[in-house]
Amino acid sequence: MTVESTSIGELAERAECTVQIIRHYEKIGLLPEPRRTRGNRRIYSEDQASRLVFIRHCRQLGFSLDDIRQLLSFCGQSNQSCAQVDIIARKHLGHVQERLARLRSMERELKRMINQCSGGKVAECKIIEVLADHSKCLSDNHSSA
Amino acid sequence: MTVESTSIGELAERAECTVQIIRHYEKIGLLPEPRRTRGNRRIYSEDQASRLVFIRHCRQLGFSLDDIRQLLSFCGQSNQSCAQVDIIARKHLGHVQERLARLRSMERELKRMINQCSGGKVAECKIIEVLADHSKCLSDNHSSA
DNA sequence: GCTACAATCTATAATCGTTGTAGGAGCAAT
DNA sequence: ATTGCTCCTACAACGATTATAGATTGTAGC
Repeated sequence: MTVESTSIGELAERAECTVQIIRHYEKIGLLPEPRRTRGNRRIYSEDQASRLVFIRHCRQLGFSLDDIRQLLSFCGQSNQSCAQVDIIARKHLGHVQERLARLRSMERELKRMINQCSGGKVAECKIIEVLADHSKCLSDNHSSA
Repeated sequence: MTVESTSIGELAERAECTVQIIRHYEKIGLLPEPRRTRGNRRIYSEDQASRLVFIRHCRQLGFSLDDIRQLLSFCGQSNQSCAQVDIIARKHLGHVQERLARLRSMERELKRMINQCSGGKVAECKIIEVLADHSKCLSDNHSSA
C-alpha cells in the first residue's frame, strides 16, 4: 500500500503535456479535481494519473476532447458492448483519412507549383501564377495591411 | 469599359467562401475596403475580386493568412526576384509534409486498433486497451463531467 | 403604397485546443 | 533571509472561421 502521489509537474512530464493543459482539463471537467496539499498544491492518485495518460494518448491519435469524453464514459461500463467505442474510432479514422486526402492533394499541387518555378522575377513566377488561378497577379495598392 | 461591380454575395460564391469571411478579411486588412452603394452595400471591382480569389486559392492550399499577406505583398513587386515566394512555398510544403507524416501514423495506429477489436464487451475492448497505453481501463468515478 | 422576404449591414461572442501573461505564494537549499 | 524553482489563480491571445442578434436595404408581388 504505497501512498501514491504525483505533483502536477511530474504528471505533466509523464503524460507528455504541459502543466497548464492539466489544469485546463480539470477546469473543463475532463479530469477530476485532485486532492491538495496543505499548501494548496494538486496531488494526483495513480488512477487520475493514468486517466490523463489515456487522454493524452487519445489526443496524440487526433481524437477530439469530446470524443475522449465519450470514450472515458464507456470505460466506466466495462460489461457493456464496445460497439460505441468502435463507432467513435471508425468515425475518427474517417476524418483522419479525409484530412489525409486533402493534405495529399495540397502536397501534390505545391510540389508541382514549386517545380515550375525557375527562380526568375516575380512577374514570370509560376508560383504566383498558379496561386492567382490563371488570373493576373494583383497589385497591392489598395491593401490596408 | 464595362462598369465592373460585384456584390459581396456574388463574390462569395465566386471565391467559394462565405460572406462573413470576406468582411472578416476586410477587417484584418487582407482585403481593401471596397466602394459602397448609396445604401451602404459593398461593391467590388474586378481587381478586388481576383485578389480574394487568390487568397482563397492560397487557403485551399493551406497557406496561413500571414503567408498570404506576404505573397500578396510580393505580387506588387513584379520585377523583383521571386526567391522569397519560393521560400514561402517550400516552407509551407514542409509543414504540409510534416502534418502528412503525423496523420499517416495516426491512420496506421487507428487501423491497427480497430482491426483488433472483435466487437465484444468494453472490458475486453482492444481499442480501449490501446488507448490506455497498456494500463488498465479507468473508471469514471471521479469525473466531474 | 404595403407586405413579405432575401440579402446586406454592424457588432460581438463562440468555436477548438492550446499557449501566454501577470502577479502571487509555497517550498527547498544556501 | 534570499535565491530560484514549482506551483497557484485568473484571464487574454492565438488562427481561422462560424454563429448570433438586431437593424437596414433592395426587390418582387399585390
